[in-house]
Amino acid sequence: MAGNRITLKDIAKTVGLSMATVSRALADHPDISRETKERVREVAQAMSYIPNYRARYLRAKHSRLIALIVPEMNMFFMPSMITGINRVVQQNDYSLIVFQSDNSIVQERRLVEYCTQLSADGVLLVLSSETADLQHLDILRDCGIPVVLLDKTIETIKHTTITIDDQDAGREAACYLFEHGHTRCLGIFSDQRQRISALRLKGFQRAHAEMGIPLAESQILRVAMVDELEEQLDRAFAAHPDLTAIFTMTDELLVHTHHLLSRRGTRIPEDVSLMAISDGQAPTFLHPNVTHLRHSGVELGERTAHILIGMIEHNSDAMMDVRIRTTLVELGSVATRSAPTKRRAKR
Amino acid sequence: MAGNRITLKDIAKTVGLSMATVSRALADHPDISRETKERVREVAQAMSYIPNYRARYLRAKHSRLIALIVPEMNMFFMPSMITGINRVVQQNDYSLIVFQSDNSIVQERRLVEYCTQLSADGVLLVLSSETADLQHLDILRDCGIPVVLLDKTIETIKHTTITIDDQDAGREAACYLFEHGHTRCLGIFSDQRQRISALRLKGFQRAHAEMGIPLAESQILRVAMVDELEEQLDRAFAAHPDLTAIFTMTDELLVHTHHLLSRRGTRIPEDVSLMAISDGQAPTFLHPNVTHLRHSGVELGERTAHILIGMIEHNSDAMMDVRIRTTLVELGSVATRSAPTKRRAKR
DNA sequence: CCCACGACGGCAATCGTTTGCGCAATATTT
DNA sequence: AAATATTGCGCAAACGATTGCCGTCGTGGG
Repeated sequence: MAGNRITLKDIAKTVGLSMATVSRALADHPDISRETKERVREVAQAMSYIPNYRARYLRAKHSRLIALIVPEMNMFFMPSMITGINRVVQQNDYSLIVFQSDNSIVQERRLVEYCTQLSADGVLLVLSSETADLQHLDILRDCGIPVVLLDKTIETIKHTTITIDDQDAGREAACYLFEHGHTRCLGIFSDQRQRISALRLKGFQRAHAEMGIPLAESQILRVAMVDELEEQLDRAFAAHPDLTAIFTMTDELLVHTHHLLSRRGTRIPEDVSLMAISDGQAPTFLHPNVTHLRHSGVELGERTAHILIGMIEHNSDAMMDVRIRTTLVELGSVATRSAPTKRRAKR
Repeated sequence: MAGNRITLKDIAKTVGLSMATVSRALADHPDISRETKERVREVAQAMSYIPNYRARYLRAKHSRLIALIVPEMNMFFMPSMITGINRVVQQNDYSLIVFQSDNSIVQERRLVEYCTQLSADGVLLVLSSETADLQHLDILRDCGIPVVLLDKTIETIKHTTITIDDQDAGREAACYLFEHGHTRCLGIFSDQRQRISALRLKGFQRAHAEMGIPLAESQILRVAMVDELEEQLDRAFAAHPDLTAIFTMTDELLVHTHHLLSRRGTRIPEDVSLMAISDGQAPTFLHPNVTHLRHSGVELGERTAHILIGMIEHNSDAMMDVRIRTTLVELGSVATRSAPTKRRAKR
């Protein structure tokens, strides 16, 4: 059990040198002769020596640990984002330590504090939906630990933030639908307290305003829980028989909407066109494949990790606000309507 | 930057006590008087003292770190599994540190070694698809670090293993289809080098054998890359016009199969019934909802974490082999065929 | 022959905490 | 009042590695 590990001292004893020399030999220090180094290395190998990182980093001021706090592990975005983060983190010889706040501000606070205790070198934070201010991050400042907020965030001028260009994505989606002759569109959004929702909606509204296309309040669905979706969708269909297109702001809303449409027998894109903001996975296994504005979770993760590591290693606390643009991926879910005002009965 | 943290020494100086006393006071040691404890706590609070875990755990033989190595972050199973693991890990005051081997045995080996350097208290390992033997885990043994293999694994008598009862699930699926009158079924499996695939297939075959229902080799699809699926599916349909049901062994295969069926206009369940092994997410957003044998990723994660923590804390190295049973969830994707031998043209 | 210098390697302090032991001062028992 | 127990706290040694500083050779030049 107690698998007592070999230490520098053991090696020193075996080769008949001091710990200092052994340490330097293994670190390839110029003060040590070639032969000594080789001898030490052989012995260390033979005794399968494993340096103790805790001891090593006790003196060093850093830990090579990067913490990631996410509100939850949903299947749609987190996996790819974590993949991206992990790749960069591992490439730079850091380790990623993952926490889940379960969308609770209390948990989030606790975890942030825990990061300081671990002396994480940096923190990546996807805010919980309950988080309304950023005071609990001050403790990280005090400890000199850089933070980067990503994806889900709130307005801040004090922290580096990396997000999708949400507003632009909302606008682009609407414009794309307009270009294909859809003037009566339904926009499905989630909890408005989240900045990501507010911005995507804002873009969607802007596009309508810019093009002079009317947008009734009832064309906007705000879905906090997915089980509300069905009822809201039914009401929207009833209120707008001339509906020709639906836009969903996330993958989760997309798959549920798609499912409900299939269930009610609505054909895509013959009866209703469908469009989404997505990281590109869900759209390819739905039928038909869904046209979407793609934001790569992997890319977001990679860029974020790069920026954080840059902050760590250059001790820079310059504040940045990076917005990643989405790219349009045209698949088969949006039909072209010849006359913009042509009316069609549903189904 | 260097946010030099407050240490015990600072507090000791401030309250005019020794570090030892301060340490004990904060640890609520019985040797220290109530008043002293309170005074110390106040000062510590005021100076916003944060204990240094690296120093603390340098003496302790443990780190309260649990490492999880996964081959990749796919969207179907990992998120829920990690959620489960994380829950239990955090409840027990451990931290979860996540690594990704990218399905490479070289990476896996490197990461396992890295776990020893970090002095992780325990390791959770989902084997990469390249892993054929478990020698690289010996180093963990040597360091007295317990390991639990989960989900994807290979045959072993030396390590604790927690998996879905794969063979049983394959068998149950087939039986369920038989009970509903389907005697010509297609089974879609993934890479046969993985034990999980081999076992699910074995169960599927057993069920046929037990019921005396013939199973042609061409009824079994082995899909290593999902882009092979379409062609294989077409061939199977051509070879078996009397096909009435399809079984997929994973979520990923399920969603792709579902998509391909939709594309070729095959109606579910009117033309072909569909059934899967799944953690229950994908089946609910496909249309119609897919009947499946459910294995909860969260539960798998939770049980695994519990077992590992048990091993850590009781220093037990008893070998276990836990198989989690799946439960049948009947949704709308399997139709009942009246006469078991009734033939139907496809479509 | 003496000194300087380079090559090599050891001493000991240090990182921040914990903890066995010892030592006073006070409280309790005879 | 003497002996003993109890309380409250400090000393110093760990944990394992790193590193500034210094000592000791041997060698070559003056």
